[in-house]
Amino acid sequence: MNSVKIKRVEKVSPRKKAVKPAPKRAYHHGDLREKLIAATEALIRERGVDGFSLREVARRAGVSPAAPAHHFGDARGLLSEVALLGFQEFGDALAAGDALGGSDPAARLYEQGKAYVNFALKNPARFQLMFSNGKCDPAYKNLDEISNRSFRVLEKAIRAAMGLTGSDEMPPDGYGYLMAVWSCVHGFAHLALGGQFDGPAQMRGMKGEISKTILPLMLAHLPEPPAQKTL
Amino acid sequence: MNSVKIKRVEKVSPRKKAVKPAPKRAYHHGDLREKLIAATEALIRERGVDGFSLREVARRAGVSPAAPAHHFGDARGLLSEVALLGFQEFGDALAAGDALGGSDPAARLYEQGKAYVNFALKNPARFQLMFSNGKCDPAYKNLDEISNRSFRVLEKAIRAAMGLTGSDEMPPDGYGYLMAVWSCVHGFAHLALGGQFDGPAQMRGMKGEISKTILPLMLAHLPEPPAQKTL
DNA sequence: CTATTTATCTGGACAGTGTCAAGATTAGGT
DNA sequence: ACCTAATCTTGACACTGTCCAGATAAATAG
Repeated sequence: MNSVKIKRVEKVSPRKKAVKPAPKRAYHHGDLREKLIAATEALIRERGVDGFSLREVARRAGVSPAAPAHHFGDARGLLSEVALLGFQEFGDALAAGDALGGSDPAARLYEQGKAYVNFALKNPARFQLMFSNGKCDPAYKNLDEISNRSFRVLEKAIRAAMGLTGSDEMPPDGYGYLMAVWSCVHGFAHLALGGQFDGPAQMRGMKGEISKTILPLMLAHLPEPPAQKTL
Repeated sequence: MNSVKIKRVEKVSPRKKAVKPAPKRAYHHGDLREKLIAATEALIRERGVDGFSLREVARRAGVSPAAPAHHFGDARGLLSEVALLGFQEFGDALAAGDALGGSDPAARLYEQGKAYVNFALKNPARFQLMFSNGKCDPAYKNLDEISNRSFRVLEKAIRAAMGLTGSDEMPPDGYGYLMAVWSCVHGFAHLALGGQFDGPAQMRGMKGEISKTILPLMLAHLPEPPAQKTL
């Protein structure tokens, strides 16, 4: 049925036919796959994740409604691919932030947090798609692997912050702290995108200032391994 | 195929209709509104928020697809009402947690956080609906007011934690801290519901243990006004 | 260079969706 | 008892995602 051929064929335009760059729009037009992805990203940017429609995407790509099925299995397949690409950029953004932090573990986490929120605020639809339930197929191609890559960037910085070297096991407290930091950053992004911070006027001005208020507040008690065993 | 006509052969209603609790199934059956709400809650619990369908709800209530429109305007109206009721329970749960904390501000926030996450984990679909974008009409009846009620429960505890009395203005730092706490708790709930903590085995065991790890971690530096201006 | 296989894409169909307008039915107030 | 307003049905319309049989083009043989 929908056996989506996941053939790993590298047919990514090494060369192009010298002629005919334009007018023939009949049947195969070569870059449908990319065009569909671009159309999807544009569509959800305009109308939100729920405003997505396979047919509308096909329409924008100038193609029949059944065409996308040959590239991605079904609608969820297309959305999963878009999410995957999102996670790719997302992971890169986190890694770039991490690099900005230099050798100071706290700074690394700080910059990663900034990058996390910035990505979400600048790509609302994509971010919501990436962390949505049900819209993507969790078993899609290497979605799981790519999204885990982002996670590992954070994990690595946490490990550094806790003074762990290469191969020691992460202690439970470490994961607890990881979850705390992740939760806070992610929650901020999610609430901000949901317009939940638009009520009190004093909050509104703070949305762009996460770097100056929330993050330091979170990271204030970071560097030392949280082994205080409070309560 | 399965166009199962839900014919109501129950036309036994004989003569006397004096008693009100006697349910007759023809046309007006009195409690359609409540039945639609209940059906919606059950449906999204079973199939997730995206699995919602107005027609399916109508079907379950034994009523025509156009019937709900007379009670709630459209599909979003029904979902908004369900979200509103969710926020009602939610606010109560937060308030109950707050009360559990007694007179200790830190304990109040701690219990509220526990209540927040517990509500989300026990009512995943409802929680996701409440904090979804686009599924509800933000201008619905008093949705805004009710949801703000929950917010005010948190705000009050934050104020207490910062030693503010009745009518003083909340300082910007206060809102910053409120957002931090809210973000962390909310983010945890959202990530947990998204299955994001199901990767590393050491995390999985922690989902139920937020009360023992994450929350204290967040609240460790709570009581004093966060004016340290770090970094 | 021709023939055949394989990858793409179309067109039409089907079941499902939300919503609207017109009409049937009933409840309630005067 | 009438009349009005609320409630619900019926049928329609424009959508949606997905499947199927075929058309078309490109790739790969032979």
